[in-house]
Amino acid sequence: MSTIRDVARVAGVSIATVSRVFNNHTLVNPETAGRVLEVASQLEYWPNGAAQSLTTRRTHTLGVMLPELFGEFYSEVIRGIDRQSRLHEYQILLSSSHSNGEEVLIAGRAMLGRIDGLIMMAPDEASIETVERVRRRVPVVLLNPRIEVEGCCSVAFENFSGARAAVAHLIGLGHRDIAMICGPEGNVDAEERLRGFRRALTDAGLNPDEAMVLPGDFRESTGYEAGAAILCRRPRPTAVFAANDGMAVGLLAALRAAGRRVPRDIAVVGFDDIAISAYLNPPLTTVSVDACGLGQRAVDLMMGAMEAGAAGGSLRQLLPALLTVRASCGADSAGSGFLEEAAGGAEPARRGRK
Amino acid sequence: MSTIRDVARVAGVSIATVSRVFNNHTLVNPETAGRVLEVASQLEYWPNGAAQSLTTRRTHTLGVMLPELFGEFYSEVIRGIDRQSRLHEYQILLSSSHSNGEEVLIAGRAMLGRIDGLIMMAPDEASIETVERVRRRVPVVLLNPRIEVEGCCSVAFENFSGARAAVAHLIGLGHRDIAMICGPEGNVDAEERLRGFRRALTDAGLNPDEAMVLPGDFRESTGYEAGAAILCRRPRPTAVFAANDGMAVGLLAALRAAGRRVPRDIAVVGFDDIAISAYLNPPLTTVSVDACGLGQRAVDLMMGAMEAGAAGGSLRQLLPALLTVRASCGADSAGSGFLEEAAGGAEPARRGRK
DNA sequence: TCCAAGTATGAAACCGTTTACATTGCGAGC
DNA sequence: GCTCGCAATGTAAACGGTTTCATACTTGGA
Repeated sequence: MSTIRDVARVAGVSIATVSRVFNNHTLVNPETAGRVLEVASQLEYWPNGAAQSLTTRRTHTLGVMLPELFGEFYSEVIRGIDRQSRLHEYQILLSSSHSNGEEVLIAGRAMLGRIDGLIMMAPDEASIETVERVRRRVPVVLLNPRIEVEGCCSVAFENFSGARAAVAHLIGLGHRDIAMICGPEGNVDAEERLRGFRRALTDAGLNPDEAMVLPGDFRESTGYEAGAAILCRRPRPTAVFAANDGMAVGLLAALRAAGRRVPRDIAVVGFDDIAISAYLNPPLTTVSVDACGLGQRAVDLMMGAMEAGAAGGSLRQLLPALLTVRASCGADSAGSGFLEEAAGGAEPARRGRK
Repeated sequence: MSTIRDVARVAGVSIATVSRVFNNHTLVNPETAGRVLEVASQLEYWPNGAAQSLTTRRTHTLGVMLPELFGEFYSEVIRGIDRQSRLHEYQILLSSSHSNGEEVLIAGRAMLGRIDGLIMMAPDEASIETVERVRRRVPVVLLNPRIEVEGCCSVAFENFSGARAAVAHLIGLGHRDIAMICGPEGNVDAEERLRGFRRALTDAGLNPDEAMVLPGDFRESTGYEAGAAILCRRPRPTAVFAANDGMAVGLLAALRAAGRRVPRDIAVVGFDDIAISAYLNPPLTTVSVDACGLGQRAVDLMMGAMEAGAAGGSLRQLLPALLTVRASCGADSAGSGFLEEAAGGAEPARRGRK
């Protein structure tokens, strides 16, 4: 593996000149530059990243910490981050699936000195210490933060208002007994969606019944289980709001297995609008969020924060979470559960994907 | 930001001692070690990663290059890699969505010197140059490689035999006119699955009809479009093999929209067995692959290769792709399309997820 | 009493870059 | 013919660690 010294020796110049050639400094004779490049390619020389980071104090790398990697939502967030950082010629150092604050701290330490900034989704309190620690060295951008941290930018979805709109929609359709399948405990998104659910009920003068709030963990299987539980509840709910689409899929399967028709017997609304939602039977009414866009926006904020240096303010951005009405809530269908618009031959309505 | 020198000065020792304390060398007086750690935590000292990499020539980082990040399959692969590398205390440097060989090369260069090994899914020929180049410096593990590269380990799914088994199953059920929806051009997985499809037909003495091979790109929308096309084909196919589950979902929606029943009118088989497949209506017969396991296995191979150093052989591993029969192919259902086993109250059969 | 072996620590070289500063050579202006 | 300024390049000091080798101090056995 050849170093800058090898190139310098063979090309008959000093290492400073080689460095200048590779960094596009103008004050080098074109002829010399040509020779250096020639030798470099011959020797397959490529600057050592670690050495560069050491002197320049820039790594051209962004740290990304997510609580979990399971499911389409997170993968879309990463996709957005990846795409946008490539644009700015940044690499991404990924770390996820931390079950507790201790692990987050360790992961954070391991990243220190290898990243120019950290994009972090920290749905639980335990991660705050890590955020504070990292923040003293490099800018941090938070995704859907539970608590805003002084000096950190953040991007979040309007989880609360999205959920509230979804449930309000159900109420508008005449539903009064509405159940909810929650996300994992301690997850901010999940909590905000639950809060939106409750608020929509009280807004309408209804009394939130805790027996109507079922546990879940964002996976299909818990949606399925909740479906069985819902059918035993008295009064039996006429509508269900699932905290994400994955659980809605499980729920639909459970209802079908029990011979119930959606939306005729029970209306269903999900959250996230993952790719398949439009293709379900019936097509799922859900709250659309642009997970990929969340990632992109985070990178943009990061670029701004890095530019600003320590003076970087704490910009807060909110991304919309908009209700997308399809058939599963009963609003645009007579209750057959069949794809109305598609019957005409067109593709089902779906949100635009960038 | 404090350095090793700051700690040494405050603790009244040399930098060598501080380094020894942090690297758990035994030959340091416990009392001294305690003082050093005390000072270090006070000063919030943490070793600089770049400097460490420079001297030790180890980065404790694995590069991961994927062609794409879209869809559950890739996200599961990353999840597997992430989990297993955490186990070995490695970080992962992620890069994806390269549209051509040039971009792959650039990404590869950017990683050089920052990684101890590279896990790469290189579905097209253009990436081979990058593989060769990187391989001269650090071990490379290939995922589902098109061509085996001398000196590289690889892990792959039995795409070919999985597809062949799926189609053979359809033939066994009496289907003769079977269509296939392909994956993106240039994608090895897609090509292997197509090859398996053709082989199953010829195995059964059937003549593969090119008009039955429809284009697709692994996304739901192309499955939907293919559905419309299939209904116009003469002879009309009685079964369809989709190269992945996402397209199968789109196909199911298209068939439903056209009033066809699955599996009674048309049987459908997918590939991948993503989380929702068991919960579809009807539950999707598909070929199960453990994408997460693929990632894990790749990391294990990498650890072996790094251990072995330059002497590392070229281990080849094949992971099974097994047919999981559910209702959509008509084999375990009278054709109602309803969830048989779940009607009894149990959760639908699904592959085990680790 | 002396030496060998061991333990704890320090000094300094090195890893591969970037960059501030020094040096050289040369043409222009006086 | 000098000096000045500039272009092109070289020298050497960082950057923040690890590690080899040397050194000082104990300790124990002959």
